[in-house]
Amino acid sequence: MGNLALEPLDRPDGMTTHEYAHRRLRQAIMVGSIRPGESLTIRGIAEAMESSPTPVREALRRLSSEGALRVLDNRRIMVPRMTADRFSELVSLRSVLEQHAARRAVPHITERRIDRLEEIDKAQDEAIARKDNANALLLNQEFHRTLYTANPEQVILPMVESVWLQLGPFLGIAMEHVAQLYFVDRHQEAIEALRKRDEDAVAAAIKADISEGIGGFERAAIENLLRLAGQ
Amino acid sequence: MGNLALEPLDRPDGMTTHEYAHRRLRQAIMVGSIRPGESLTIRGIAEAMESSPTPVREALRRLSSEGALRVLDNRRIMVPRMTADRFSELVSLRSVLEQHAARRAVPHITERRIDRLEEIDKAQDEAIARKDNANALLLNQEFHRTLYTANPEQVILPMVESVWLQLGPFLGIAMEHVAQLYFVDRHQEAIEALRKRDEDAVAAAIKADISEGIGGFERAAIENLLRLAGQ
DNA sequence: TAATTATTTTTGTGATCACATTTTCAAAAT
DNA sequence: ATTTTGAAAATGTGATCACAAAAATAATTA
Repeated sequence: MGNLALEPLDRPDGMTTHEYAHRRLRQAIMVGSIRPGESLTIRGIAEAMESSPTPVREALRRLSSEGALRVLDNRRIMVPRMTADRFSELVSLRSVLEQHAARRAVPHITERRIDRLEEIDKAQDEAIARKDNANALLLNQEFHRTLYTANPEQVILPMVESVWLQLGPFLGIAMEHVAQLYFVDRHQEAIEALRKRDEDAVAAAIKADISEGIGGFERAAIENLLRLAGQ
Repeated sequence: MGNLALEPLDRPDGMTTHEYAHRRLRQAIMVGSIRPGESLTIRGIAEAMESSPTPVREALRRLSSEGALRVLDNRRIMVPRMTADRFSELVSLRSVLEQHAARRAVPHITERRIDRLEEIDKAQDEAIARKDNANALLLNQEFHRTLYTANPEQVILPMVESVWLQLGPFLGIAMEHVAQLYFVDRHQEAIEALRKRDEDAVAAAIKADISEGIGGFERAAIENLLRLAGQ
C-alpha cells in the first residue's frame, strides 16, 4: 500500500495541511486518477504526503460532504462507483444547476469579464487542437466558473463543483479508454448571448454545451465503458 | 464562550463522536439557534459536548463544506451573516433544485409512498393548528425529503439540504421576531399531481409551495427583520 | 483440498500535547 | 480621553499515542 498517485501540488505558504490535503485529493479525484472502488486509507494518504492522520481526516470529511467520497459502514472510504443511472442523474442535475447559475450571472456580467471568457475559450480551443485533453478539461471548467462567479453572491458554485467532482472519475475512465475526447464548444454562442444580456439564450447555450458534451454519451456507451473499466 | 445552546440529541451507539457533533451542530444551525456572526470555538464546542477538539474539528469541516459555516481568514468559524441578496439567491436556488428533484422522483414514486406523504402532511397541518412552529418546520422538511428520496439514485438531496441549512439561521430570526409563521401548504396539490404521475403539475406545486412559503417574504420585510436582529 | 479458527497486522478513532498565531485586556504614553 | 504598547490568555493546528474494530494472514480442523 501507499503507492498513491498524487502529484504534488504547489503549496502557497500559510496554507494549512488539511487544506493542502483537500486540494490535492480533490484534484486527483476530479481528474479521475483515483480508481472508484479502491479504498483509501488515512495513514496511507498521510504517509504519501508526509503528514499525519489528523489533517488528512479533515480533508476526507470535507470531500465526503462534497460527494466526492463515500464512507462505507465499515468506515472504509472510497471513490463512489459510477453507474449509468447515477451518471444520468448527475448530468441532468448539472444541466439544471448550471443553466440557473448562468441566468443568475447575466445581470452582473461586465464587458471585461466577457472578454476574459473569450480568452479562456481561445485557450481551450488551442488545447483541444493539440489534443491536450487534461488542460482542455481544466479550461472548460474555468470558463464555466468565470461565468458563474460574475454573480457576487455565490451559493450555487460549490454545488456545481460538487457535481463536477462526482463526474470526475467517469471522465478519468473515459479518457483511458477513448483515444480522443470529443469536445463540444457552445461557448461562442454563450458569449454572444452574454453581450446581448439575453438570459434565455445564455441558458440555452449552456444547456446545449452540457447535453452535447458530457451529456452526449449514450447509455449503451456508458455501460460499455464502465464494463471495460471493470466497474 | 462556553454557554452554547446545544440541546443534547440522542446518540445511537456505534455513532462516532464526530458524527454526533455534526448532527448536533447541524440541527442547532438548521433551527436557527446559533446566531449568525457569533464565532464558534472548537474548544468551546468540545467542552459543551464533553469531548475533545479532534472530532469537533471534523464536524466543523463538514459543516463548512455544506455551506452551513464559513471559515474566515483569521480561521475563525461562524454562521454566515444573511443578507437580502443572499436570501433571494438561496430561495431561487431552492426552487430550481427542488422542482428538479421532484420531477426526477415522479417516475419512481409508489402508491405507498404517496400515502406516507399524505400522513406527513396531515401531521404537519396538526402542528400548524396548535401553533407548533418548530415541528411544523420539521414535518415540512420531512414531506419534501420523502418525496425526493423516491428516486433511488440520490445526488440532489444533499444539495437541497445544504440550502435548507443555509436558510436555517434566517428562519430562526423570523421565528423570534414574527409571532406566528405563515404556513403555505401546496402539498395536497403535489399529492394529487403525484397520483396522476404528472411531472409538470408536481413541479408546479413545489414551485408554488416554495415561492408562496419562504419565498413570500418581501425584500423590505427581510431587510427589516435582519435589521431588527442586529445583522 | 476446502473450510474454519486463531493470531497478527492494519486501520479508524479520539484524547492529549506542544507550538504558533491571534485575541483580549491592562498599563503606559500621547 | 484616545491611542499605543506590552503581557497574558485563548485559540487553531497538527503530530503522537492508546484503544477498539476490522482485515489479512497463518494455523488448524474436517
